[in-house]
Amino acid sequence: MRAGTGGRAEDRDEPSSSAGSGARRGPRPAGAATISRVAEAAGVSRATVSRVMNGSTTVKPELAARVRAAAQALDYEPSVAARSLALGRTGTISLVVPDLSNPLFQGVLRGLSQAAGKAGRQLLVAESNEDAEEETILAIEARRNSDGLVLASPRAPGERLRELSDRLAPFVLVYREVRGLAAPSLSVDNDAGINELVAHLTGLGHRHLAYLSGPSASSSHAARLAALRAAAAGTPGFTLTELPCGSMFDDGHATARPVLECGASAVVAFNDMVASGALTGLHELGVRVPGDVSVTGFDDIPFARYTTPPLTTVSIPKNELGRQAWERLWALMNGESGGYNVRFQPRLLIRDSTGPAPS
Amino acid sequence: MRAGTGGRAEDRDEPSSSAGSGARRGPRPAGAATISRVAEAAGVSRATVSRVMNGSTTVKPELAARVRAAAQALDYEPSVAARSLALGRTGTISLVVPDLSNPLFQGVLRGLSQAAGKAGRQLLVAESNEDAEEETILAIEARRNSDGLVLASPRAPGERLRELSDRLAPFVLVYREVRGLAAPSLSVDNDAGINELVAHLTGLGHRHLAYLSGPSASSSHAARLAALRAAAAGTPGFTLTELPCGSMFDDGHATARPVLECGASAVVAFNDMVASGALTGLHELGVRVPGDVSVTGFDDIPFARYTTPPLTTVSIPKNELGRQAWERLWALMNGESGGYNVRFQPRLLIRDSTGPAPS
DNA sequence: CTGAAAGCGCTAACAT
DNA sequence: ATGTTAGCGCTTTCAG
Repeated sequence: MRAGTGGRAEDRDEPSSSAGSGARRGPRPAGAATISRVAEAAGVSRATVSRVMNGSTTVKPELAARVRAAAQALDYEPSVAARSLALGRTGTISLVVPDLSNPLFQGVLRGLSQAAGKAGRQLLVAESNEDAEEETILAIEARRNSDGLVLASPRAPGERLRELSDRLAPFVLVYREVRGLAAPSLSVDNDAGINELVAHLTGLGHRHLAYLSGPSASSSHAARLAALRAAAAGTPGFTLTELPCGSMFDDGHATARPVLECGASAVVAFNDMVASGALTGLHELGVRVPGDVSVTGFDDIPFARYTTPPLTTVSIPKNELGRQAWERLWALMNGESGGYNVRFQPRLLIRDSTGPAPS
Repeated sequence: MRAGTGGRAEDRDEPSSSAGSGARRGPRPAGAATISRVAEAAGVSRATVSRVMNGSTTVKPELAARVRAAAQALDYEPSVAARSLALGRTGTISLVVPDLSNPLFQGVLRGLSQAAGKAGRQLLVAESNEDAEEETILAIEARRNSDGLVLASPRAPGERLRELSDRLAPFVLVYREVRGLAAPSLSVDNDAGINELVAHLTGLGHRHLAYLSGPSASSSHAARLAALRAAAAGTPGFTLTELPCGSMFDDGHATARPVLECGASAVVAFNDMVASGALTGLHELGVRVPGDVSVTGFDDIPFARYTTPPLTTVSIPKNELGRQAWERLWALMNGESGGYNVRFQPRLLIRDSTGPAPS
């Protein structure tokens, strides 16, 4: 217990300057001007104000000017909600990704944001935290708040996506293809990428590769692993060691020792983050790259050029995926067909983390 | 000119399977069930349906069940637009950042997205591409589509922000403080960070620092530079060389030679990206780090631990900024005061890119 | 070229 | 506990 006066203004523990300044709720200022008020002020009907605000050319210039003046004077801003309700569309599209910290998804986010922004559309973003069920819930939710959806959903079962197809349309899928899904998909040819990588490595004399596995639920991982196995099976005298790993720097870092112990002369990492982690781990273990072992990544994230040594990796068009996703979605929203699926062909970027197999 | 039959179905150049599947426009399916239809089907009034959908407990369980069944059967999904209009709020908040490829903003995006998501709010994201005027336009636009705004606006003049304050409220500012602005701000104490860095470096015997400047319009750059100058001025025998640089990898990379030529024994980079670029550039020039020159970054981006050598840097709570921004915004949206501004105190992370000054 | 009027689909008093 | 009745603010036929 504390004796004393108490209850002075200062005791309320709030800075006086900002008190009450945030009292506004909702999308519009409390006493915001409505179209009616503007119409009244300008001495015209609401319809006319609406016409002017939407740039209809059929309004007499003089009236239009009066309306604009009134709107200006009243700080009029049309209500987005009312507009959406009347128009039946929101002017917003949405993107759902599993993980915002992954450069892959940051890339499409960026591409999509810019393309949609240029078209005057707002972008809603939701992150599912790699949870397959959450992905679909969020997708539905996001879609309800927008006119169309771009979905990066590496975890959700294809079957589930097919069920939801109606509720999600119009939508486009990125980084993934789902058979029988009535939505266009923009993906990456993992097979081709892996094959280029393998060809590069075998060309350098490597016969024993270690694969640093991605998350088991990831569809990219599945595709890359399958391609690797196929390549291994097709090449006599070729050994493939699969090492459990993950998708983050730390996962790669932690897998350096197993790599060393398995005796592989080259490691194919699930992605660039894993690869750089491995690079660091190997370095700490006194292993020279590419002298003792070669290392490759996948994705070509911005950092890949700045690892030591710079990382040989497979480049995929991350931003471009976002841009094209917008175009597809836009077509769909206009009732056009979604067009053919496209599978981007990755490009092998040979830098300094790969070299001849040690004899 | 080409002779032949022409005009066959295949010539329309569209995959038949997806034709017409994207014909849906707007936020709701074409013939979507409305609350009225559900009410009719369940034999109750719309008010009752509304009550059930919003979890009002004052509905007789039996009726509630009937309503839910009807809703289910009709695939009823409430119209977000209609709800927003009636309620006066959208259930969405927005974030405006200058650059989505910057890890700093990716951090707040992530923190904000998760916090808002947990609270069942949608998140609108807009990127201004580092354009000061665009920043404010986008902010207004984003705010109109949501109930509140988080603004990372390193470029826009403080005066402009003060003018706009009413139209943007409720909003919170991140990575920046603006005097006299009636909005809470969450920022980083650049001064303190620089001072720790300088103390660390001078403790190691460095007397000549090179600063790799950030973008001149950046408020973080301004703060860091000012702190550095103050430190230099306060230390006899201390030299500070300011090298124009930028904020990206390549900028740092390109500044390696000037660094070498200026004769500094330590370089303080505007941020981690610049620092890693410099690291690589220096390495290419045969300069040893930290043997010949020490290098420091700022921000502690995920990659900083994995540069060679691992980067000594100043860590700032990027995700935390996003999380707390949500809390502030939430308070504001509930008519509470915005509370006191907070300035996060960064933490010096000493890794291996700094060492004793060469004698 | 402009105005009147009928919604868009939902919520929230206010009755009952 | 449930139904009735007004709107929320804008767009859009339809007349004139």
